[in-house]
Amino acid sequence: MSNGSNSYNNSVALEGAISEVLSFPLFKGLSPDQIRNLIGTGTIHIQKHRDILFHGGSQATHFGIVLSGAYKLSRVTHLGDDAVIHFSSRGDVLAALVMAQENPAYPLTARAMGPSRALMIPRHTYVESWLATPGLVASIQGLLSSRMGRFQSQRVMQRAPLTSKIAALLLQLVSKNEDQEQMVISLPLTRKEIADTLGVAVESVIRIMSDWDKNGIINTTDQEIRLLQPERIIQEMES
Amino acid sequence: MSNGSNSYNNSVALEGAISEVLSFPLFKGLSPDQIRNLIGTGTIHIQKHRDILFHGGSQATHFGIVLSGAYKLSRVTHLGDDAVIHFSSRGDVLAALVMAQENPAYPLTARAMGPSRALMIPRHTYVESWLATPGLVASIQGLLSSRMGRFQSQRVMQRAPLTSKIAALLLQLVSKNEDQEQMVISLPLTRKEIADTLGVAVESVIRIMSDWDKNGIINTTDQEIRLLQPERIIQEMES
DNA sequence: CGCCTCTTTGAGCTCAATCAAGGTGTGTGG
DNA sequence: CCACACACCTTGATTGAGCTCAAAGAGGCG
Repeated sequence: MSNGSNSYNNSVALEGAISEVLSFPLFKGLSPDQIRNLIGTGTIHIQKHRDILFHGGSQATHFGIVLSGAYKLSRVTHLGDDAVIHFSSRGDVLAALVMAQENPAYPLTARAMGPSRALMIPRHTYVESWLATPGLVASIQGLLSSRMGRFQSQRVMQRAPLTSKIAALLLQLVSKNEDQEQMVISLPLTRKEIADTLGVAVESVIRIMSDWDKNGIINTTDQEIRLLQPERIIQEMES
Repeated sequence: MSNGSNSYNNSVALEGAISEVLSFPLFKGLSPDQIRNLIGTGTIHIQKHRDILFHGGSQATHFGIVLSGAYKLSRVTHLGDDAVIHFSSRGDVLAALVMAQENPAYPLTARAMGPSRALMIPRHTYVESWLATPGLVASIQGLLSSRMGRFQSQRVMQRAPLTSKIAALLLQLVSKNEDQEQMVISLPLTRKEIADTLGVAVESVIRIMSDWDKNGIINTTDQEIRLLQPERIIQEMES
């Protein structure tokens, strides 16, 4: 798949992966045996911050399931900076859509954000087994549907002031969280990445978020962003 | 589905639809009998300019296939203007992704651009028959994949000057064309719709496109946009 | 004939981009 | 262990692309 990544193809580790994966909503309604068949040919990739899982443009031989950590999916613009398309975390599928094509290439580059693990499964397994399992296809389409929905809400915000866009993005990211109570985005998310996601300049993002930080509306560390006063963020979004 | 739309549920018309639909890439590799089963319970909607096929937020009881004409998929922003997400033309599927969900709502509003016809098929047909036909699922994922790709290229252009964005959009739209030779976008596409697609002000689009029009780089009528000097458009995109 | 949507042009203004310059933390290799 | 590179963060000053507002014309439709 990629250059500097540690790949294990170890049956013990893989057994571990199966037990991890059992609880994913993706596989809801499937028996452990079915799941074993669906991921049996996969390999586990253990990566550290900024490691590349696959490179946009290269031949798409595998698709992936995020086991832990997170991946940033991005493309390079003609100016050389990144355009971030999506953040994938635990339970998300990667590059599934292109698997159905004849001789696919990865449309995006996937890069680990902090230490992350992904299960990479060869394309033929997708074509032969995944596509033939209606419940699974429905789950994948559900994931894609929510990803599409997120795209669309961002498009709707395009005319809004930058403050609203950032607020909307933060709220979108917390809503992906598993524990809905906590207003926390548990991603090592830099201001630059936020800027690249929104397609704006870093400085502009910094000016707004550092201000929020100072005013105790949010709290940012290297590991997470905590919304201390979500009401104010919602207010900012709507203004 | 919707208020002011003429709906026919006429078996003769439907037979006609089947013959129309046979040639769609979507159904490649399926027998006429299979196709008949897959769309048998559908109804044909004949619509005129600006008619609504389905309304964003309402219950998604059917999904659609565009038979002729085109549909604009959009959402309303908090300011009241439209954000256009996609243009669907002949052979495209509508609202397929949400069908896999439990109790789905249409995420977008679909509005006819010029006289258009769509085949609307009930959700249960999707869940029971479409999802269980691997080749068909692969085709749908292929369509979605190219739609996603288009999204992503737009995201990549976000930091570019407006001139480049418009150029890129025009080139994207010609590339959907069936006859690749002709540099023509055969959609009744207004400047306002282009602005709503890019999330910018109408006036800005007008200033740029009218200039191109005057300089013979493009030629716009109510029915189509013709790229007279595609090289110049490509140049504009890259600048 | 009046309503509605789209197009056009001009003038002024503003938000965010750009440029510049310095600060911090982490990893890397000599 | 130090020095250097690299990536990110910060702040200020300046500028300009595109927005807003305004006002008017042109076609299409009921």
